[in-house]
Amino acid sequence: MANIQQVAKQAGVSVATVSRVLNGQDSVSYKTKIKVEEAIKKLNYEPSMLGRNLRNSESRILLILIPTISNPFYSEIIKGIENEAISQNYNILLCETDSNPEREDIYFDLVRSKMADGIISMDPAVNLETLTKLAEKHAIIQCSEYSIDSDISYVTIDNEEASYRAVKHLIKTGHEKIALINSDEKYLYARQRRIGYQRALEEHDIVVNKDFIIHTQHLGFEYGQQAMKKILNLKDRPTAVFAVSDLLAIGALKEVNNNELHVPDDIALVGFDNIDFSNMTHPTLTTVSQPMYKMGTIAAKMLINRIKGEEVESIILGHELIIRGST
Amino acid sequence: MANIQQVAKQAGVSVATVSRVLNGQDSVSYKTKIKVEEAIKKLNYEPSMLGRNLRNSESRILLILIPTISNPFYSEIIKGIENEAISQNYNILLCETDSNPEREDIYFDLVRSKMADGIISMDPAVNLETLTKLAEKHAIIQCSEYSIDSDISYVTIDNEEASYRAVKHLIKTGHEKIALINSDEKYLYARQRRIGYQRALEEHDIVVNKDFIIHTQHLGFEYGQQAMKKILNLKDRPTAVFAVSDLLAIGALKEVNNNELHVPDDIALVGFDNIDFSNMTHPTLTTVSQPMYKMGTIAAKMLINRIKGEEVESIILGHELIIRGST
DNA sequence: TATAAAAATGTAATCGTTTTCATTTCATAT
DNA sequence: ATATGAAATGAAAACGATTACATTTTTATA
Repeated sequence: MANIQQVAKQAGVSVATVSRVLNGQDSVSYKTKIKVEEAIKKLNYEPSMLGRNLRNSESRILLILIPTISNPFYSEIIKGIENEAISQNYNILLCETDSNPEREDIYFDLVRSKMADGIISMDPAVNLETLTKLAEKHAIIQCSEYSIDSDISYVTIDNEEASYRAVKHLIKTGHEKIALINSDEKYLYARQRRIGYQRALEEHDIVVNKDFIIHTQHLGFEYGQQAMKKILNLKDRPTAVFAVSDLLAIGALKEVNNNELHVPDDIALVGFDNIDFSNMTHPTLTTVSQPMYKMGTIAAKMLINRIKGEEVESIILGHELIIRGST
Repeated sequence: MANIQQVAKQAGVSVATVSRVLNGQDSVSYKTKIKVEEAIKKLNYEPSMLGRNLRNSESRILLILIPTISNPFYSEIIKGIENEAISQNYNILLCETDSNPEREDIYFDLVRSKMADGIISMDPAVNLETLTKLAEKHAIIQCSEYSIDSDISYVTIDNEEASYRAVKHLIKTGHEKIALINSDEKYLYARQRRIGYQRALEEHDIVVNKDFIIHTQHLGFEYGQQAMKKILNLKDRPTAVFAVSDLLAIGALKEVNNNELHVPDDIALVGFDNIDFSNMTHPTLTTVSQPMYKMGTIAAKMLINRIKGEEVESIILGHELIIRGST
């Protein structure tokens, strides 16, 4: 593979001039520019990113930290990130942590060792202490899940309000016994959504029944199914269920169907995220729509600005309740 | 950020020695090794991948080319790739082409410019000519979708046989009027699956009805739904449908449900891939299971061996028909 | 035509590693 | 004590680009 020296030689100019042509600098005369371009073509030259990156002390790679790629919620955000990244000449390194701290460390090393220029963290299970320390020296943005304590900028939605509205919708449609399938409350979003749930109930003088709140270890069909199993076994069976993720809701729906019960007549169901699949279930799922793609593009924009050294403000995006067949 | 020079100075040795310690070479005496390690700790030194990569002329990055991240089929393969990659100290650059040739070109440049050490291509819509030419100088593996003409190694399943078995299963359960929802036959896998479909029918002396074969532009719920709409409108309505992707099948199922028809009584349905969702529909989906995760790990292994300069053999993995509620 | 200013180009240092080859240090045998 | 070979270390040249600064060439002006 040819290098810049050989191109310079072929064109009869210095490497500096070749570099200038490569980077579109205008202090090169038209004649030499042509000469250089011909040499490039003739030698089939492609500038090495390795050399360029070392010299420029950048990798033009953004590291995306997600718990799992299996949740379509993240896929959609990633799409947004990737499109924005590409348009600004960055690429994305996909990193699934599986909520495994060891993995996390490997990935953090990538930014420490300059293999990546910055991080978009979407992992609720991220080690905040490490992340915060890392953020002192490196560009980091939190997307969707964030932490109040650390002052790392984030883009997210108002989880409490979204949850509040979802539950209020259930109340308005006549339900009083409303269960909550929540994930582990060590995650901020889970706490916020639980608070929204309680606020809606309390506002309508409905007593919050501890037994109606089920926690799952992870997000995933199986967990939703298990949670619904527990709910159906309750003595005083709820007539509606709000799940904090479409994956959980879909698993729950499956369990209802398995028991020959009917959604929404026997049990109404609301999910969260509005993943594509939530519109394919039978019945279709009422859910809270997050602007996932937009969240991705904004996170990428924020990160790239951060990399450039700018200060960036956190952003809270809007959400929308999508009412469908399950309520 | 400290560099190797400063570490050397701090430890009172040469940079060569520091490098040796860094790379675990055994020609360093215990005493100096300790000295160096202390200096590293004290200066909080982290070796720069940029310098290392330039010197070693490698990036330790694998480029993954997928049409879209939205299809869980790919997510599962990616998991396999990533785990294998990590275990061999590689990272993965995720590249969605959206079947857009312009995008593709950007990504190909990444390997030309040494930003990536090799490519795992899963995009059926990839430009084969470019890919083949690229493969002369770079490590490339095809995963799932491949081409017979080019001699780029691949890992895949026997699509024709899998399709044959799926259709045979429908025939055995009493169906004769079997429709096929296929994707664009410009893709090899689509042609192979159509051939398997035909072989099964012909083997049972069932005439292949052209009207029963519907082609979709892409894989996605909407396309499956549309296809099923067409099928339901046929004069001589089929009693069974085989869709070449679970996404299509799930969309098709939705359409059946929308028309107050019943699966499998009115229409039996078979999908392909065995994505997680396929077990969450109502009824659950009979489908062909591909060993996606394994396919990913194998593709990664093959690519890394290829990068090391070895010749690698193509591999055809097994598949399995999962019989569930929809048939 | 001489001169100053502007434009184009070149030289060489630099980014941070790894590694070859040369040199020094150390241990062992005589 | 000395010669010898092995083990440990160091000096310096890569890898392939960018860029500050110096130099040359061109253009404009009097």
